[in-house]
Amino acid sequence: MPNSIDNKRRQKETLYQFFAHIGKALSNPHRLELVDLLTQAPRTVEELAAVAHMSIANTSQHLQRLKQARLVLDEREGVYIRYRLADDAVARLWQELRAVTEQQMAEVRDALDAYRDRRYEFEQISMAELRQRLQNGDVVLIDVRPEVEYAAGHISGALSFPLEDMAQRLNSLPPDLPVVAYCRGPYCVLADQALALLTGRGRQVARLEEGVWEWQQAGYVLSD
Amino acid sequence: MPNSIDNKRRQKETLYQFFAHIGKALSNPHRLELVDLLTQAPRTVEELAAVAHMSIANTSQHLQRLKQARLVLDEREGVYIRYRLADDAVARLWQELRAVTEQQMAEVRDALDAYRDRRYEFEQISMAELRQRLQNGDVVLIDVRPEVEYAAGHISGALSFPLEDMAQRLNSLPPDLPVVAYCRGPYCVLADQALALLTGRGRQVARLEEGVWEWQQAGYVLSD
DNA sequence: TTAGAATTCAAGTATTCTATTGAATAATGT
DNA sequence: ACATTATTCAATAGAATACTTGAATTCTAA
Repeated sequence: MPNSIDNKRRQKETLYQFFAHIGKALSNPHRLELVDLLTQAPRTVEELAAVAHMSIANTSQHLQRLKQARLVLDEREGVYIRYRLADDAVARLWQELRAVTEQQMAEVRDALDAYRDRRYEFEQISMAELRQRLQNGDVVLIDVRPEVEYAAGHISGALSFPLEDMAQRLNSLPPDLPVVAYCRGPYCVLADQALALLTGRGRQVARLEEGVWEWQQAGYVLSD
Repeated sequence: MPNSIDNKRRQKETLYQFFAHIGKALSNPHRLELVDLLTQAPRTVEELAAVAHMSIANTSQHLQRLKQARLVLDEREGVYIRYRLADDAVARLWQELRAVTEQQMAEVRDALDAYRDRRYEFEQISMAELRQRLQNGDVVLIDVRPEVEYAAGHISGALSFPLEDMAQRLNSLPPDLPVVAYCRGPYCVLADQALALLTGRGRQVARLEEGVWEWQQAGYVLSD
């Protein structure tokens, strides 16, 4: 009965279409940037549009797409609608996608070096070492992401120093101690910019390449 | 200097385009089926086309696409060209994609139940229990995938009983013992079909839902 | 009822995709 | 060198999708 065989084929096709559907949702740079931002903190459409430099209508469209693929959830909050990642599995998927991309394509390095052009000016510090030095108290750790993201969860012991208003608050940084800065992770320039500012003032600095999510994945402690 | 800001934006866009590029490579059902097949064993274009029921030209096109995204590698082998997954990270990515899809979309269950319609007729056995019973020697484990895949690596202790020529070889199965069958993993019908054949002969049977890759991920032993 | 947030709609453009051809390439065996 | 085989390339056609924008609409809170 060739019919039942055709039928089986169709069913298999159907199954694979679901997987492809998620693949499609991940096939647009803007959507990936949205996913990345949502990895840091839940946000409203307005906020996402602002941070990602997109029109609100466009942002909404892309969010709809992600929502349809069940990668994000939305929740009404008064007059706003706040989006969040549907699940930690989505963050893992995004992380695997980055890992594969980075490993497979040397061009990514180049693109990253272009984007984070001061990357190699700063010493890097590992998560393990940072944790050690935090315990010793011989280092200041600052989170330079916007306050929303800090509020949604940050490395335990980190101070919030959003890049945006860092210039005005430089004096409130504990003096003398070396400063470690972190932001969203390896694809984020905020910490680089903060460190540039600080070295200009003669501070000793280092960057933690990882972000909050990686910190938590590694089994270290967060606060919120 | 607004120019340098525009520039940064462009660079960020470039970066995210690389990720999106991999996403695109994963956005077509046929390509995903190819990836899935390559998870089991390296294969030539011809073989892949046959198993996936696609034209050779088309299969080649899709493989080019995957190759361009560096998800697969090709290697000339005499007159054939054999494709393989570029890296185990690709298998992990594929596995995360399936995990998210399955978790996020209830429809996948339905599609799977339609495709594997005899799924619930057979008892399932966990990897841990199977390993135990293999050690006790009170069960026969058969690998019902095509021989190429068995040759590329199989669960240690499994006998090769490709579904295709199973009917003729039924007698060479050790009698009396219960039979456990496995194939490519949870999205593969081969084992179900084999078990249907065996219960028809009055054998006691069970299915291992996982495939070789999952077995190995779990830290168990393979042979090749 | 009004204002603000978010979504939907319509529209247009652009792009991309798949599947197909037939020719070209590369390795093999004679 | 030649014929053979497997695969890729180039070119195409047509369909289908995708992205973005601005205007209209829905929904909520006050």
